[in-house]
Amino acid sequence: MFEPVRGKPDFPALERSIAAIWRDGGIYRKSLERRRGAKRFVFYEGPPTANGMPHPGHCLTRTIKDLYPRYRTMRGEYCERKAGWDTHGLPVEVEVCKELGIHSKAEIEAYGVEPFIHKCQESVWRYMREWETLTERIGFWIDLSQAYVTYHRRFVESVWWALATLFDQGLLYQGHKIVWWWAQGGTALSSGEVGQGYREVADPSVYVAFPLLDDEGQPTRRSLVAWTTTPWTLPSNQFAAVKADLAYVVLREAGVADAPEYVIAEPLAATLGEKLKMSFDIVDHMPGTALVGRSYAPPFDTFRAAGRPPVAPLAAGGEAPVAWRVVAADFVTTDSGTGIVHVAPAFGEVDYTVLIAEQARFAAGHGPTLVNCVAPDGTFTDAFGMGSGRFVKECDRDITRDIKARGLLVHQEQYVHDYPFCWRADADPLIQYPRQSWFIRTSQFREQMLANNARIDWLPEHIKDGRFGNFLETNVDWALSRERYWGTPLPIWVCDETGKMEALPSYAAILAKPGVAGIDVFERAKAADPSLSDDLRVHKPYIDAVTYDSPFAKNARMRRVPEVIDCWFDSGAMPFAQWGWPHAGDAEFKAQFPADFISEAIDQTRGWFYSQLAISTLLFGCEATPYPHPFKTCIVLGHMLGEDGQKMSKSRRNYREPAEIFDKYGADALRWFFLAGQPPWTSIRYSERAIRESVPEFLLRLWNVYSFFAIYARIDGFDPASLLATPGSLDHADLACAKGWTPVADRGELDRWMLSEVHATAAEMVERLDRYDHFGAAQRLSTLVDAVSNWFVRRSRDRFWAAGRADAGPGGNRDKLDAYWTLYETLLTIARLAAPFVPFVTEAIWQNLAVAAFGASAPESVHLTDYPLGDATLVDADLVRRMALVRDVASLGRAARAAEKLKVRQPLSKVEVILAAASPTDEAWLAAHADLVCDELNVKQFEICREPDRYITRSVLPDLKKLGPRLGKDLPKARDALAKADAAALLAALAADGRATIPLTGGGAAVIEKEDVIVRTTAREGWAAAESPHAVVVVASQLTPELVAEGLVREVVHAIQSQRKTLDLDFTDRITLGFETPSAELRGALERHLAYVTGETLAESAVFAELPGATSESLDLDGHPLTIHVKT
RNA sequence: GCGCGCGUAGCUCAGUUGGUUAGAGCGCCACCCUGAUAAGGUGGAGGUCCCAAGUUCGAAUCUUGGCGCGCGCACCA
Repeated sequence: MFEPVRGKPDFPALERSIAAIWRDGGIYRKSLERRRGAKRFVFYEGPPTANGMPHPGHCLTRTIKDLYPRYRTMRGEYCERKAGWDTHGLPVEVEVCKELGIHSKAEIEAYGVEPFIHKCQESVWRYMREWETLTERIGFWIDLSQAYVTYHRRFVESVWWALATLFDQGLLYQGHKIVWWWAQGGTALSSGEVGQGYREVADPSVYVAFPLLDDEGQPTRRSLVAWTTTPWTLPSNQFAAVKADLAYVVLREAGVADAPEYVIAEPLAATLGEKLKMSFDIVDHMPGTALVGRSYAPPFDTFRAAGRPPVAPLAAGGEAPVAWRVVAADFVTTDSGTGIVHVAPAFGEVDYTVLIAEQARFAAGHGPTLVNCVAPDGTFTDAFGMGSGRFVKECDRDITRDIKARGLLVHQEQYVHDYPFCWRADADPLIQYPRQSWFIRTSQFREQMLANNARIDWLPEHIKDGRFGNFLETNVDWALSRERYWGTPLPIWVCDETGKMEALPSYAAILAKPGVAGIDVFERAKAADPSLSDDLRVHKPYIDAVTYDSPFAKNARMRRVPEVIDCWFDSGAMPFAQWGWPHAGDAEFKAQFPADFISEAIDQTRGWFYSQLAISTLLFGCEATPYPHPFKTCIVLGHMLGEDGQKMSKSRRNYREPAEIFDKYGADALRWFFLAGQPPWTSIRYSERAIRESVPEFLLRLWNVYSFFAIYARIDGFDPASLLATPGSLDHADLACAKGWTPVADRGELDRWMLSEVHATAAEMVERLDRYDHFGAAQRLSTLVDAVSNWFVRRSRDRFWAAGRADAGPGGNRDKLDAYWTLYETLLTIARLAAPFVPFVTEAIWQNLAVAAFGASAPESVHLTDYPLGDATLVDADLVRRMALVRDVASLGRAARAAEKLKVRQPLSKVEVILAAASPTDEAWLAAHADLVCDELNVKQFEICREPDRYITRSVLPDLKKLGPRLGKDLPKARDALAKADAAALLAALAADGRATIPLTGGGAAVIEKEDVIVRTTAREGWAAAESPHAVVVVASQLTPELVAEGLVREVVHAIQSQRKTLDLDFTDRITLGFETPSAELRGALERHLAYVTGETLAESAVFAELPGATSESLDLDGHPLTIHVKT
């Protein structure tokens, strides 16, 4: 028997009890066991970092990541869900630094790398409990116990294998480049990391005069005007660049003969005048080529003494000044600035290319060398005394002031632009800086990556060629190394004699080396502190101590390079590293590669989506493993916004904590909001209001139907277990074995309709979910629940309340039994259809309807059943269409009443229906449902209208879709002709011949066939009528005295029912009634219908007198005063 | 600057290969129902489908150009 169901569900409490059932029953494990050996559905978990608190965005990803594995499992596939944690990198180090109150690398070194690493490892698990709680609370089924962890030795060694493989293929190289440098953190960052840190800031923008030199090396009155937004790079100036084919002019303040002269690109001359609010005379013209080769005085003498510029021999013979010369460069534009670019090769990538090009012009070893007065920590060295020891950006103001004092500052303003800051320490601006760094040659694989990408199924589709494709197009080599501490160490050892290198793929490979030493450093640490994790063996500083004999030189040693790697490489390696492959887990890796499905938010395009694709493409190519890999389908989620539509931010407090939502509305409410509220790739506004409002339309409605069923099934003793010995999986076929089961074909129409809707919905949902369209599937499901609640249950109430036992035997009420079976099957099916979406409430329903009813012989959990595919033989499309027509007619009837202010309580004599498209079968069918329509509309008589022309006019419209292609330009004429034509005559002609000819204005004629037109029916004025595209419904608005009397009586019943409710009576409580009214009409009506009144209100008696001790209410019914006394 | 996405009712959003009267939910107003009931239903008001030009017999839908918002990219010296 079913358990009683409370009418007011407490979803959060319910969910906690369901979670306990899953936990205690090991249901997740059983759901896997059930599919062992089946086709695999491969899912990869993109590892979150557990050292930050989970937020609403994670709830969305976890909901989507849960939905599809649950669904595919119910569809019969085997889907392992291995959790993972991202544990390395700057986020962790920065967090630890904050805790220790330190910031710079020097401070970390002072604190000690060893204890620092220990702190990092502990910090990784800081919010583990919150993550685990969230995961269980939102119903995300994933195996946390087998989670991969990027700092684990097994994982690190997999990454080592990948790096060694790339190194051996020459794809991992060390290069001297200008990199984006986090000075405070002392490391370079990858383009992905840099991209995350751009922010709009106002920087100083200065126009600086570079005086041209005369033959003696003395400054002249004429200066180049260069523009920069980084004054701190001026002390390291080496060149000035112009565009060769650009026109330049020399400006002098108008009318001042001895004023300074400025060289500037002609198109920008006017702009400079405006900025300076001065008028200039143009005193000279020249092309860029004329300037090339001229020497100038740099703004600072950091690297150059005053006087004649130093010269050096050229490769081609002769000699030339080494630096502080004008050079030609293509990157010079007139978009902004002056057309003359200050070149500081140390601090800009293009600047650096100028230096390389210049070096090539000079005899080997004589060209310009890179000058740089900035230390790696971002402070000026002693070479630039003015700023020595201070952070460069802080010196901008002093440098500008100094230039101004020396008369070299032409103009100064604020320049607003985007500038990168460190993504984990957002107060630290990045600078471009020359640095030796390790790179992966990803740019060499651009075409392969694009080919791989082309095969991936991206949702939404535009990601493929849009954002992600573009990112691949502009691919640059992956700046892999980090001069940091907590990360996967770069497994490259260098010969301290020859500088030759080799990469090692595993710890075992190190141990196998001759003369290996330094292993003991970790062993000693472990002996001193046995709690030390063995995983740290492969981390700094222990791994740095490990050295071995060089194979390249006698008596030389191999020592590891100091760098660790970008943590994005770790997560990108997870497809194989999660198993420790190739050192372990060969079978697992082969079975679980590539993934069928992954999903993360859009910010992962440059993150995890890219790192996975790049690593996989480089390592596995396309021969052994055809594209796409390592993932086939990827749902890219939109960004989550706060209540105000702005980015979620802790400080702005514009979002509720997930825990708060769970406690108030429950996880299912949140899941349904995410899944059914909008397509997943739109940015979702996470508002409490929206979540709250999503509850009644689906969850509560479903619950109400379920509760309705349980209440009456208990009252009637409908017990499926007593009628069905072996429940099987409670499919339609299983239920059909029940005693007293009526085959669907023999059931009443409403039942056939309901099951038709159920099975059609199932089929549609499967089709949509197979396309990863959960939003569409959810909408379909919502429509179904609405149909059950607002039509099946509504129209079946009488059946459930009818007399007699729900029994197929003699004396039983078979129709009632059918109603129960229909609703039972419907609810069981909906529970399964909705299970991947709202796993808790569906489980609660299943636990009662299946488990409580059948005990151990039924599937233990809804998640251990098969997903309903829909039985096409039970779908009757015609019935569905016609039922929609009845609902339409009922709805129109109510609209017609409303238009005449005739409330439904007032009975009317007749309703007449005119179908837009005359169909004898539909009319017959409607006529057969006269009772239903009369009941819904409270009318006495239903009729298909015999004289439609009284109520309606018809017009004939062209079917544009059919006639458009055929008539083309003549279409408007045809439309006019049809509008003017006599509709009745035209229709008659079409009915008789199947075609008709209409004249076109301006000559000609068109032949119209029956199928080419649409007939529209419009209600005439003056009738209580309402129309839809399918029908016109007219209600008779005339009232007879008897109808009025009945209406009054129903008003009285309504009033009494309201009083019962006010008195908080149970629906079985009996009452006695007393009426007092001076209206003979009302009294007469009541007397005539007294039996009806007492029956409806469960009254044992009714008198026309005051009832002592009764609750009384006086009211006025359409001008008839009445006092009602109710006594319990 | 370049690229991607989005602009539809007061709010949040649907809108299928271009087609006749552009929809839903919430909110609002009115009404109804009441043996699921601190629920439920019906109806109504509310729209220059961001703007403009073009293609077409016909554009919310396709093209181009603007405007606005969000995001991304980075040789902005």
